[in-house]
Amino acid sequence: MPRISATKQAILAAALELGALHGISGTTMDEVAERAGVAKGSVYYNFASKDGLFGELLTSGVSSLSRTLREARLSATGFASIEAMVAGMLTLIADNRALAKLMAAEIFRTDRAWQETMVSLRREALSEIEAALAPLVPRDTSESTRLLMAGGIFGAVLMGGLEWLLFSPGTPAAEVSAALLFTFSGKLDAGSPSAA
Amino acid sequence: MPRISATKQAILAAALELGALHGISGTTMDEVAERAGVAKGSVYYNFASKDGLFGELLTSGVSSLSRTLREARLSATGFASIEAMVAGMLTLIADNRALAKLMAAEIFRTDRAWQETMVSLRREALSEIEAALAPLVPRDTSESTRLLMAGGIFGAVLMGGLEWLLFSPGTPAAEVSAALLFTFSGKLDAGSPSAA
DNA sequence: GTCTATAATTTGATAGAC
DNA sequence: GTCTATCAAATTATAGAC
Repeated sequence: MPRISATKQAILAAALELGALHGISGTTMDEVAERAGVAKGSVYYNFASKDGLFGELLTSGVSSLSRTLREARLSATGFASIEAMVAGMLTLIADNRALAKLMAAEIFRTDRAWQETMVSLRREALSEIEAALAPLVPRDTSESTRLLMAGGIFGAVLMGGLEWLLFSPGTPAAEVSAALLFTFSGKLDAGSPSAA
Repeated sequence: MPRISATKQAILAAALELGALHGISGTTMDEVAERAGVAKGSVYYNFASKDGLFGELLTSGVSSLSRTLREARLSATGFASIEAMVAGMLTLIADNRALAKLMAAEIFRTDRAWQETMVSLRREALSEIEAALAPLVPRDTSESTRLLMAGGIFGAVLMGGLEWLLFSPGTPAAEVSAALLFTFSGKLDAGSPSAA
């Protein structure tokens, strides 16, 4: 594994923050260079193109998401593994909110150079959730339906997590996790708990 | 209410489709004009700027989302009103997938000229879900927690809906709705249904 | 490896004829 | 109201010195 140079790391970090702020198309290579504290020539020395830079950023981000989900899934069984995945994802989002914002904005884009890589990596991440779901849903549920459910859970945590960080960052992580899990607990559909 | 001219409508439609495809920053006014079948001068005759064009598109889109959610909420009580909102949102997404994609990509952007309008309109939409949630959660649940839950439900339907349209468009809408609602039904957390 | 300077294009926006 | 022509600025990418 070749070590990533300090320059390359600074460029990636700058691109991530700016991309989260303005989107990929809205971020310029001049800005990236300036924020990274290097000249633009150095950016192009390290990355072949703007697409190459952001492609690397996003694919490595989705990979780390998959790893997190996989570890969480294997750490428990049954519904507890869903709980672990929600908590793991929220931690990841909180620790790297720029990446979360960037991913939320770009995950459904289908016109990038690295589109196919992203589609397959996203599928990989959703498959982790789907695998945890498989023993919890009726046996005749099709794989595509389970993937739909997985997409829903993923979307819930991502949007809930961003809502949290952007609009009520004071809330403790555990409370956010509990709130999201509450919606999956079925207690919403159990009469009127507020009267209890 | 002034009627919207055919030209203006064509421009809005073109901007919506291109924006869904390439994002707002990735869409050029030249492309918009070409796709709308008018000259660029006509685009600027109808809209003061690119920001004005997309701002109008997004704010009207979020408004119609709020309306749909409100109607769905009032059409039922208890958990059934959540079910109605999920179904209503999915219909909206299916009928206007370009708008759904555009919204998913831009809803967390915080650097636009119309940022404040969007934030308040989004809050309005989430408040509809939050209102339906209020009688279903423990009485001591704070408003910000309920909004977090609302964000989660919103995210689940949006991402699940896009997953549906992009990757398994053959699935009937009712099945998608049922799959997403299943995750909120608590049946995930009820032992191992696959063994039943 | 990093920098400065610059080429080649693209892009938002405007002017003014019709 | 719509078009053509055009400007001024921005933007991706490269060349070549150090």
